[in-house]
Amino acid sequence: MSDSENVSSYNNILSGVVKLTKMLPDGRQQIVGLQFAPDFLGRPFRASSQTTAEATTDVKLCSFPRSIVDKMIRETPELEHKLHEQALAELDEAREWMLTLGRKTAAEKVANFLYMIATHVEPGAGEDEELTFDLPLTRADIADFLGLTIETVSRQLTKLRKDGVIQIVNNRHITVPDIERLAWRAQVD
Amino acid sequence: MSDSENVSSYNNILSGVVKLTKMLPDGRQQIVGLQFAPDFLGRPFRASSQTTAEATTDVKLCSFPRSIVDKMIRETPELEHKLHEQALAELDEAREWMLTLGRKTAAEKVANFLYMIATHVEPGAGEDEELTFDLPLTRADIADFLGLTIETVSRQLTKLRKDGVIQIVNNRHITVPDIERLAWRAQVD
DNA sequence: CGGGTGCTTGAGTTTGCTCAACGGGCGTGG
DNA sequence: CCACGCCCGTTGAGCAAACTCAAGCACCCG
Repeated sequence: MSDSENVSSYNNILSGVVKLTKMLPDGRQQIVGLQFAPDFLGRPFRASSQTTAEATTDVKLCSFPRSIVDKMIRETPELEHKLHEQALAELDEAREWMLTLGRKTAAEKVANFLYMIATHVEPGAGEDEELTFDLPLTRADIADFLGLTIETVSRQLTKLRKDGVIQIVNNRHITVPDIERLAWRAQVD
Repeated sequence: MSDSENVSSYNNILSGVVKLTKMLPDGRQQIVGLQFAPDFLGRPFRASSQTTAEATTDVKLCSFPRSIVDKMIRETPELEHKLHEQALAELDEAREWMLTLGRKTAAEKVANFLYMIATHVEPGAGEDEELTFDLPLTRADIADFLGLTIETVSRQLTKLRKDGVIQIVNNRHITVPDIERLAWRAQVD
């Protein structure tokens, strides 16, 4: 499924990446969350206030009707606990991105984004080994994620490439020789 | 208590406002959440990743030791449910602010902030009555909340005043004759 | 071959930042 | 009591980072 929708059911992401976006009346758009496998997708107890979920890559979902899951949550505390944990994790991520959105420069934002994808795709971030991965987002999506324009994203990527921090194989395919240099540019921790 | 701390216990906010901030190594700072009475304050299950809680006004807290609350959560599902609900509410707020931080102009950000405070302080936002309230944050805090500088916040506030959208009595004390005009400037919904 | 999409690059503009000066309120100490 | 320093906020002038607009390239698909 590659469709956009206002999430009205619960879904387990089996593979792929889903973006959560918010939009202003005049079309300005912001991605407010990225969900990877094996996250849950869907808002318990409430309609998700003006947020849209859309796949950015091919996605495999396992979908459950809302009513059933709501009932299950009420009956099994462990399930609620698990969802609670995920909500807290998403909250932490959201707040981390608020720092990025509010206080980092375009260069830092782009480096941050690459760093996040790199560490997410390859969780065992080997100390000094070379990392390689595909971007799950187009330039337009990256811009919407970072609160920038497409052009600025493109320029910053070129700058990182010229500085030797990354290699760009295929527009989508990125190689990071030294993750620490990227982390430095991203101002992480 | 007017102190800054890394929250290591649970607190119930009885009155006042608490800000949650994140900071970069070089001192850049971002407020990632505001908590009003009667919110819970404190991160279940995990140390709050590099987030600091600090009162912005006089605050009355009711504090519980971590161990006891963790035990209570495990025993009473309703308590976990309540905390889960608040986490989801905070997540919605955080994402709403991501849209503001990433995609709105300085003017819209400031209007948005005032609108948020106004509706938060006076939840029964009377249709066409005049609204008046005290800002719980200094200009510096507002800037850190909106990802702007003090100067820009100040300039936007004077602009709103000159345009008759708000009146500024006391630097802290604000009057809003028509909340709808403010909402318009804030690009809300 | 033509059109569409996604990305890059350049030139000029604008928004918000930096730096600096200034003013009011307030507490402290002479 | 006034003088002083400090904090908080405002305002102005100049600058820089990111945006806008425009052109052009590569690739894919009909």
